[in-house]
Amino acid sequence: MSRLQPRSFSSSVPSRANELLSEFHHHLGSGTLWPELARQLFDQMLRQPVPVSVRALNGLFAALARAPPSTACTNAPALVIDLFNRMAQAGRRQVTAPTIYTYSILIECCHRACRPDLGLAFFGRLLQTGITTDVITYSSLLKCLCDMKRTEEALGVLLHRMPNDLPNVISYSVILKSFCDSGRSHLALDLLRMMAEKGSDHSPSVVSYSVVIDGFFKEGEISKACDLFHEMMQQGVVPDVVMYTSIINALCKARAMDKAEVVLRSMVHNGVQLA
DNA sequence: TTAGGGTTAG
Repeated sequence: MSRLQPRSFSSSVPSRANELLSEFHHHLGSGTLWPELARQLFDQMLRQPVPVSVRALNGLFAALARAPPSTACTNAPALVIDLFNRMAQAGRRQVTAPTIYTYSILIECCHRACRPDLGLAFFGRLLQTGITTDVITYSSLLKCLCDMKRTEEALGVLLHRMPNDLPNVISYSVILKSFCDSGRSHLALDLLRMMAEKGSDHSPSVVSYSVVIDGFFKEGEISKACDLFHEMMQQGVVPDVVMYTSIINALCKARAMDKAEVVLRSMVHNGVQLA
């Protein structure tokens, strides 16, 4: 027998924890992952002497975070929160240690499961661990604050609490959307102006403009929306298919068919970037 | 491996 054989044999045999992980994914994919089954498989996974890699664990959580509601599992993001708590309660037993990715997925799940309060609590716990935060985790935190109608506070976090240079155009768009969703598109416009002044990484993107333009339309501020659209193009930001769809739809609803036709023709004439 | 915008039919 080759001396290499035992080694290659052992590395080719999946650990019991990995087998359970595969089973988990299988049930998720075939729509048979009832929460009780998920908890059983996960608890069994935690009891294995060889834990799964943190990357595999994050992959599992990320898949659950994205899972649409099904008969078996109506709220997969809530299940992620549950499973994370079980892992945390496993105490000193050797289990997979969470990383910034784990926390990022977890806090996003709090937002999706309509438990923004838990998102804030988990973020506090993340800070205590000493793990370095990143801009993506902050985006989910900002969403949780906005869910709780604390948009101004979220803006304060973005402007004053986030480490220097961490905020980017996506962080801002979370706040822009929240102002618009609460009927305060004028505040979103102020913020958009601030972004433009800051420049570089913070310069408004087609998404930033799209959020505020759509906000104005939804508030019935047709001319403000159109003005901003023209201003955007003067700035050299190119509209994409999402923005055209939003504008044409809004103009039609506002019975401004002539304007809608102008926008449609310019879209056809100039070509359109797919989002 | 973790994040932002729109619409659609029947």
